[in-house]
Amino acid sequence: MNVSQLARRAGTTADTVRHYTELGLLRPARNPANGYREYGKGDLSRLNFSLQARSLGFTLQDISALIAESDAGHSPCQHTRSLIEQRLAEVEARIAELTRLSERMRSAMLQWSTKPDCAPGNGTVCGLIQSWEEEGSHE
Amino acid sequence: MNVSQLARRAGTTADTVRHYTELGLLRPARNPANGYREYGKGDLSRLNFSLQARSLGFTLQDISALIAESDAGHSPCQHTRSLIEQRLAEVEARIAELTRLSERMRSAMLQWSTKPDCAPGNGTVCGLIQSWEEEGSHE
DNA sequence: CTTGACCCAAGGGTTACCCTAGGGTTTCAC
DNA sequence: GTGAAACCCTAGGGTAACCCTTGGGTCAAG
Repeated sequence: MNVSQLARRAGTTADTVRHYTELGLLRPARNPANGYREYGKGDLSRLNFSLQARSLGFTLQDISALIAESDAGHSPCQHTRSLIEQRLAEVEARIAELTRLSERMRSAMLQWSTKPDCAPGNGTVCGLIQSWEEEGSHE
Repeated sequence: MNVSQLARRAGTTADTVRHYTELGLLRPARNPANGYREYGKGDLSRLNFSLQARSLGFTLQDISALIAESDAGHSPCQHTRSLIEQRLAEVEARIAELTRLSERMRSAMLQWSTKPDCAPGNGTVCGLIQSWEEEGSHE
């Protein structure tokens, strides 16, 4: 299989296949005649694994480590369990952060809805943004 | 004011000040003697504006556009109102995406909690990840 | 024999910085 | 007046996971 054939079988793009190959997640042979990458069954399996793992929030580095462990003859499952806990904590932290941001944005929009546009030219850029104060920031 | 003094007054880092300067958000004069950047009051005001806007979810490109509008003698407020709506929509889309991800992760962890670690060496990388199926994916 | 679909490598682009290297400058103490 | 600390400069690489372009080479069909 070459790049595009592998990509089609796994439901992804040729660019992604090349990217994963550069990172070492896939190890094609090379056709000596033309330099084309030649993938085998093991590559299809690793690619499917990688895409599944990505959809579960693992990073490509995580995936690389898990493949390396498996290649070394160890079961990666324990590592998998601990990594997903870490990644879940990170995702939840990110959600919390974005949720706080969206609340600040809504609060600003509400405050601004009763204010007129500022006039340009004084020492300020946008009166709306500069006049905004976080509610409860002055406890 | 030089880089660090401006950064301290605005509560940010010298690196950020240099970065914003390269993007054109700040326009220091140069000390001809040594090439140091020399910032004035207008820069402090623009920097405070920029940091405030960033904390409200505007991108540096947005901020650049708003400053340009203000410099051109137009009130940027109308643009500000429409940009924050866009950015809020994006933030909420991202939250929704991450929420779906976190649910997939939790669901996988739950499934895995009753499964043993896989043995290494067969054609698979990690049996946990490869055996995972999204609930409801087979409607 | 050409057209179109494919392949290659190398590099830049995305976001908003952070960090390093390899310099020059200023300022303070001694 | 000199040595060190603390500052300044530019140019570049790094972050995550690709996407896209450039400038080529290859291959099957008509």
